[in-house]
Parts: sequence; structure tokens; C-alpha cells
Amino acid sequence: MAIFSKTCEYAIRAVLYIAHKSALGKRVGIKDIAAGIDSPELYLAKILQDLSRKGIISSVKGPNGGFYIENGSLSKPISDIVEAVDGNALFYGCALGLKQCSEIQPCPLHDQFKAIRDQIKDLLFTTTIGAFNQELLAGMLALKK
Amino acid sequence: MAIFSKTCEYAIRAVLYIAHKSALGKRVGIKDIAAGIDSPELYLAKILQDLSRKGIISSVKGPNGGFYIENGSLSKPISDIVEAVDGNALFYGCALGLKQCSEIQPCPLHDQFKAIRDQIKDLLFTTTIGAFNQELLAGMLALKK
DNA sequence: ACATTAAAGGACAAGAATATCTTTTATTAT
DNA sequence: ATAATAAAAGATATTCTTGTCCTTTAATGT
Ligand code: FES
Ligand code: FES
Repeated sequence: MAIFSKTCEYAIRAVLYIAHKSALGKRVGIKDIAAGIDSPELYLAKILQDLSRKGIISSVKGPNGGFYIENGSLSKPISDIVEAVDGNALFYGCALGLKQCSEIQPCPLHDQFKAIRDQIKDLLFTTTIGAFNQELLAGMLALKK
Repeated sequence: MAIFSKTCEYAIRAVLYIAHKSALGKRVGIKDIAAGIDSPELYLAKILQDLSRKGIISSVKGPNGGFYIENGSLSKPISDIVEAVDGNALFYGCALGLKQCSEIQPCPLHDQFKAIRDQIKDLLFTTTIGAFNQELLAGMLALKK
């Protein structure tokens, strides 16, 4: 098992793709994005519809339409995407699936896992959607397989 | 999404349950285990069959039969269970689902994620199945919801 | 030997995640 | 106004995960 669902992996890659194109004032169509991140086009369309409804990305229909990200949204954390798609189990859930993670009745992995989980939170809560724009434009980071 | 599959959560909880009972020389039946870790009995039976085939736990049929763990196996790492059930994507896979995690064509989260992934590996590779036996016997750790 | 017990094995069912297809709605350019 | 474009929406298909049921096999005690 990976750390994110496949849907969430597509979502993050797509949002980062849109973000760096969007920083240039360009809107991008679903075909472009799907090709850019190597994902099934029609499935990705569903995911982006959802992110659009949730206000993480924006879109316009019609000619020259497409997806884009408000400048203000570039400073939103990656965790917003994760939470929208996978929920917050990764941030607050018990590693071993107990109903709730608790200090009082901890599971065997609790102490060590909590430290790791805090770092995952830290990574996702403090890294913004726009953080990689330069490196993405420079081609130093990959979004496709 | 949680960090382990539900199947893997059941597997780890069950193995730890068997381990601490087993340290007392007791074998435990599937009913006992399922009640002890709060899991669907028949599904758990399938999971334990699999772990038994893979040599992580042992079993005997018939009266006074049940599951147990060889003393030697108590020193096996938890990662053996995870790998048997969820594979090794968590240890070696790319956070964003790229075909392979690479230093040369890293995904945006690579640098930071690698550090976290290394800690997950460290936790699971160095923590043994038997490590929690005392605390489990003392009732200081929980395995059920 | 025989009956009883408990896991192993195979088949099936329900649900969720992933993926595709078709129609509708909004926007733009002519 | 009209035609063309592109996302939204709704419906359906496929695959994987999770869960259950039923029969078989192996071990034990009498
Ligand atoms: S109780 Fe399991 S991680 Fe906290
Ligand atoms: S390339 Fe994505 S985690 Fe290494």
C-alpha cells in the first residue's frame, strides 16, 4: 500500500501541474493535464470536478477555458488536497486501525508512530501548492511516470 | 486513507495478540483472536491462513489446536507482516505514485518524503513481533477498538 | 476405529476504488 | 443568434478489497 490513494496521487500531481502553468497566467484543459501527469483523462476529470467544487482549483467552460488556480490558492497547503480526497485518517488515525488514537489506551505502535505521523502532518501542512513552481518550470521535478 | 490496509491492520493486531499468548505457551483459536482484536472472524481466518502459509505464524488443527508463534519468530520484525500483506510500496514507492522513486527524476515531495519513509522503514524493520509482550500482558497496550 | 474439534481451502457476495461513456450546461467567437 | 468548445453531471463498467459461507483435511481424545 502506498501512503496516498491513487486518486489522491493524481489529484496532487494535477494540482501542482495546474499551479505552475497557472503562475504563467495560462489555463489548462483536461487533455493537457492528463497528458502532463500521465493519468486516465476521464477519471482525472472527475477528480478535478470534485476539487473545483471544493474550491481548491477553479475552472471556466468554453473556448480557451480550462482549469487554473487563484493566486491566493497557491499558498494553500498540500494537506488541503489530501484532506479533500483521502480525508484526515492519515493525520489523526491510529496506525493499527483502532477506533481512535489515544494516549490513554494506545496501540503498540502508538508512541513511535505518532512521531512519524507528526512529521507527515508537518510536511503536508507547511508545504504549499505553489512551492514547487520554479522547479517545475525548470523541469527539475517530475510529475509523470 | 490510513497508512496500512485494513487487512494489514488486522494482521498486525492478530499477530501481536497471538505472540503474547504464545509466550505463555498457549495456542489460541480463531474465535479467541477475533474477539481479542475486534475483527470479523471469518475474514481474519483467511488472513491468518495466509500468514501461516508464509511462515510468519504456525498452527495446529484439532482439539486444543490453534495458532501460535515459534519462539524464534518473536524476533522477526513487524515489517515481515506488512510486506506479506501490503507489499513493499510503503518502503520503496514514490509518494506521488511515479513508476519509481528516483533521485534523478524526483517528484516534488521526494526529498522530504524520503526522510519520513526512512523512519517508517526504521520503525517497522527494527521493531520485533515479540517486543510488546510484557506490556500486552500487563494490559498497558490496546489491540481492540 | 470413531466422533469431535479446529484450521485449510474453495467459492461466492458485498462494497469501495478506479475507470469509462454519454448527455447537459456554460462560455466564447463568429 | 448560432456554432464550437470545454467543463459539469449523471450513468455505467471494471477491478480490488473486504467479508461470508460451505466443504475438506488434519489432529486429538475416547
Ligand atoms: S493508538 Fe494507535 S497510533 Fe495512537
Ligand atoms: S520520487 Fe516521489 S518519493 Fe521519490
